[in-house]
Amino acid sequence: MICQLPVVVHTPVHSQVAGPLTYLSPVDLPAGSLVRIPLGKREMMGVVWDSSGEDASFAIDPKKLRPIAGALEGIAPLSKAWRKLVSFAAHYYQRSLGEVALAALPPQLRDLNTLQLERRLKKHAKGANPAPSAPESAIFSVALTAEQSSAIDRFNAEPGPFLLFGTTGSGKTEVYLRCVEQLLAHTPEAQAMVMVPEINLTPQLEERFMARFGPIYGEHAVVSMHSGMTPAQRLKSWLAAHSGAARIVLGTRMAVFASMPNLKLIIVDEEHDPSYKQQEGARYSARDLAVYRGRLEEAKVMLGSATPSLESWHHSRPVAEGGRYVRLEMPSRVGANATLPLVRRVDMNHQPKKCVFAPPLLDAITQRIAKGEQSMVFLNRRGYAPVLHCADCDWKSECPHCSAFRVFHKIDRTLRCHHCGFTERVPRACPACGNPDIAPLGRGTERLEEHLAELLVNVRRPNSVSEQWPEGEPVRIARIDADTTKLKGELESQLARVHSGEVDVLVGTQMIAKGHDFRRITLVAAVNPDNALFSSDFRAPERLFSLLMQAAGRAGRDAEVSGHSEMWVQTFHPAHPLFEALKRHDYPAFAAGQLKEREQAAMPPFSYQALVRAEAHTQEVAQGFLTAASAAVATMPGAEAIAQALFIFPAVPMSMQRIANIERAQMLIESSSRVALQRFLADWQAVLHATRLQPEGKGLIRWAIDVDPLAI
DNA sequence: AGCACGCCGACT
DNA sequence: GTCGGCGTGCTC
Repeated sequence: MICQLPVVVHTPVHSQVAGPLTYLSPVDLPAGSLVRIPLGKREMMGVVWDSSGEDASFAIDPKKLRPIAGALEGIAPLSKAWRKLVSFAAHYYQRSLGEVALAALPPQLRDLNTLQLERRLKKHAKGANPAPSAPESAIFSVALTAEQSSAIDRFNAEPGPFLLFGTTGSGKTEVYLRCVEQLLAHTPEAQAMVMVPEINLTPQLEERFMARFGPIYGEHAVVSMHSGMTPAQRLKSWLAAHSGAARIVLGTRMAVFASMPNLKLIIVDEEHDPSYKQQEGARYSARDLAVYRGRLEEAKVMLGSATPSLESWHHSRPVAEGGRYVRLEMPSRVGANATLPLVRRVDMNHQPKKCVFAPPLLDAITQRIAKGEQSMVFLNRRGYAPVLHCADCDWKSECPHCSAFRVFHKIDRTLRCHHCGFTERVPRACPACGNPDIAPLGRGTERLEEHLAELLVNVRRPNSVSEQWPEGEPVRIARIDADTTKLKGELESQLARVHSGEVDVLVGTQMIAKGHDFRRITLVAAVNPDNALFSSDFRAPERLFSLLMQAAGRAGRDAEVSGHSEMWVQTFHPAHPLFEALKRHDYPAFAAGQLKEREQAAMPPFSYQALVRAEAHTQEVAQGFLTAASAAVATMPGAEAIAQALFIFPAVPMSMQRIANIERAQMLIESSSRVALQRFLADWQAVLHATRLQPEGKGLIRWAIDVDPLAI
C-alpha cells in the first residue's frame, strides 16, 4: 500500500510551495517523523506534518507526486506539542511552516546524509549512559532569604506564569536553581529549560548549573544551545534534549524551539532584553513563545528581571485589573548590609563647557583608585569618534553605501561603516578639499579610554611601587567592547583581568553592563546617556532605564563594599522623571509613568503593531510597493471591517534608510485587537504577494512582516 | 530559499 | 567569440 504524507520543507512564504507538500511513502509514517525528500533537483530534509482536516492535495496532479527518499529512523518523531508550537509561531509571525520547523532543528540534521547520521546516532547512544539518580543527595548549600523562600513557595502553590521581579543582586539565579532542583527531584524524567539573552552569558550560567546539578544527575544532564556552538555540538545537545537524556537545557532564544519530550519548566532570565526578539527570518519573540509553549505543554513558566518589559509588567498587574501573570517580588539585595548603590546625577549645565568627565566625577574615580577600588565607565558607542569632519569644507565621513557616517577607529587608523562593514584607511587629508586638518567629532569608547588615561596620568596606584615606578605605578585602564572582544576567549581573559584587580578603571559599551558580576567595582558612571531621553523610538526610555539599572547593579555586589558604592549619571536633564525614578531605584514608578504615556498614546501594550518592511534599489520603489499594498486593502473582502479595526500608516523611509546601497521603507499597522491584526495579516499576505507581481512591485528586492516589532 | 533558464556587457 | 551578471520561474 502506498500512502500520501504531508511534509513541510524549508521553503519561505514567498513562494507557491509555502504549505506542506504531499509525498508518497510505502509506510505510513506518524506526524513528526523526519524524512528526506526530493524537491526539484535537490534532496532535502522534511518533517511529516499533521494531515489537515480537508484534503489539501486535491489541487495537485497525483502523477506529480514523488516518493520520499527515506526516513530518519533513529530519531523519534517530534511531539504534537512541538508541532503546535512551530505552527503557532509560523502563523503568528507570518512565515512558512517549513521555514520555522527546519530552522528549529540542528543544521547538521539537514546536512548529514543518512549514513553519517546513523554513525552519529550510534556514537550518541553509547555516550548517553543513564544518569545516576540520587535526588535525596541534593545539597542545599546556600540559605535562602525570606524573599527568595516566599517567591519559591508561591511558585510552588500557583500555576503561573510568573514574573520574578527581583532587583539586581536579589538572588534571582538562586531562585531559578531551586525551582529546577525541586522539579528534577520530585518529577522523574522532567526537563527544564533556562534561557538567557546573550551567548556571552551562557558560560557562567552553565558553570552554576553544572556545579549544582552535575554531581547529582551527571554532566550529560545539562546541555547548552546557542549559535556560538559548532554544528556537531549543536546536534549532540539537540539529540540529548530530544531523547530526554538532558534534564536541563540552557540557551539563548533559539532554545525555545528545543524538542523536549518532558518539558515541565521554562525560565526566561532578563526577560526584558531585546535580544529575545529574533531580528531576521521569522522574527519571533522567544519570551512570548516561552509563555505560549508553557501553556501548550503544561510547563510552568517564570520570567525574571529587575526591570521587566512594560508588556510583562502590565501582564503582572493584579488579577482584579486583568493581570495574567503572577508577580513575585524580591526588592532587597542578598547579604547583611547589602544596599543598592547611591545614584548621583551630575548636572552638566553647571560643568565646564565641553567637558567629558565632570570634575566631581573625575575626583570620585581618583579617590576609588587611591582606595584600591575599581570604577566602570560606560558609553554606548564604540570606536574612537562617530564622525570625521573637515572644518574647511564641511566634509564628513559618510559611508558611500549607507545613510550613516563611518566611524573613526584610531587603533588601526580606519574609517568603518558599522552597518555594511565598508572599511577604508583614514585619509591623510580631506578627500573633498585637500585640507590636512580633519578632526574627529564626538567620542566613542576608544577615545574615552584615551581621554581618561590623559586625565589620570598623574594618578598612581596604591601599594604598587616598583623599580620602574618608584612613585607607584600608573593607573591601569581596560576597555571592553565588540572591538576588543572579537576573538574567541578575549572577553573571558579581559574579564579575568578585571576580577583579579589588575585593572583600575574599566571603559566599555553596554556589553559590560550586562550580567557579569564585578565584585570590586564601587563606582559606575554613565557618561552621556541623554540621547535616549528624546529618541523618536518610544521604547528608548525603557531600554535606557533598564540599562542604567543593570549598570548600577554591577556596583558593589559584595556586602562589604556595597555600603559606599555609587552610580554616576552625567546629564543635561537631571530633573527628568527617568533619572528621578532611577535615583530611588524605583522601577514601579518609572513603569507606571511610561504605561500612562503609552495608554494615552494608544501604544503597546495598549495596542498591537506589525511592521511591513520593503527593500529596493530606490526609495520610490520600496515605498511604492508598500503604498500599493496598502491601497489594495480596499479590495479585500471585509474591507470596511478592516478599516474599522486597524490603522495603516503611510509608508515612510526606515530610520536607517539605506544599507549597502539598498533603500529601505516601512509601513506600520496598528490595532487595538491582537486577533483583528492577526486575521488581517493572514489575509493580507496573499495581497502582498499579488502586489509584487503588479507594476508597483517591479524592482522590489524583498519584503517582510515584523509582528510585535521592537524598534519602529 | 535554491537552482534552473535566459538574455546582454567585458575579458581569456 | 565565451564567462558571467542577475531577472523570472519552478519545485509535491
